[in-house]
Amino acid sequence: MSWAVMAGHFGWGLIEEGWRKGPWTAEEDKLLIEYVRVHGEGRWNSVARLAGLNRNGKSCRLRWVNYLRPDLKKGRITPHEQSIILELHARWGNRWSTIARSLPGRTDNEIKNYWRTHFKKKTKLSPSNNSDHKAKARFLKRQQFQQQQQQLLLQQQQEQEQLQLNQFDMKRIMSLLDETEHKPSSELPYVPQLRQETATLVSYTNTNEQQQVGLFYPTFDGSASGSGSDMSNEADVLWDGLWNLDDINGNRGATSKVNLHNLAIPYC
DNA sequence: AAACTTTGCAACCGCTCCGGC
DNA sequence: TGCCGGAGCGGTTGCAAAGTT
Repeated sequence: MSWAVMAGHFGWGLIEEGWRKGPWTAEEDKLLIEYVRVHGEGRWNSVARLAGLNRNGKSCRLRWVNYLRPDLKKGRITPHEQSIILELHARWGNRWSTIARSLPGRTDNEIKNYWRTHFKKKTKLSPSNNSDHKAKARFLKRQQFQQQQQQLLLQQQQEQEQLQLNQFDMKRIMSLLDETEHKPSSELPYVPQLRQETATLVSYTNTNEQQQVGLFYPTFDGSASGSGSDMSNEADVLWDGLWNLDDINGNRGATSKVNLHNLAIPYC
């Protein structure tokens, strides 16, 4: 079914306050492309006048940025891109445009949609305190950003030190991961830096007197959880937990097996 | 085969930021 | 210094298509 037909079905394409809304037609796209070719990007509110489009500036900008831009990458998000999205979301939270800048050809809208479709399904905020959460989220985001900036240099130093410490047992951890998940490591999302500083790589002896390697890290209730080569049952639970991410700071889902991977493959 | 659910996507809305005046 | 408009951002909506029961 074409957009034009759909527009007819659902009453889209209606004109509100003089501006057309709803799905774009091929003709409108053509006009917009021609406008940008001649005038370049920006001055979106002039588009209506200069290009003969009955669309407001916001709508034109959105259409161009998310759909018409020639450098856009079409097609599905690749596993590699998914890994980057996960990693950057862990670092930046819902700052989609920031994340999008690290993925050439992908738009913030695309990444946002992808994230919500794939990783947000279990996240639910209680309706009673939803607005409070939003206000807090804004405040926390800014505070977090400022703190991140201040700590960035220090953090990078620490990461380098951590990297050197971790490299000695990287292969062991990777094989451990493969055993417990039966998944190719290339498909695994990883979220470096999250609580990396609190996870502890330990070797221990299991009930069969076999030497094991695992990670232990504190949970939010103060207890400790762990993952090792004889903990495959916990693995699924931990994976499930990853998707219960909290939108407020994007970090609360970090108590997951993903951190195992982080330790093994630091980013950057 | 029908009903239901999930995924993918385009588009809009409201808010914030920022630069010019 | 405050106002205003443009631009950008994140959240949300709603539909089609695909997948599942």
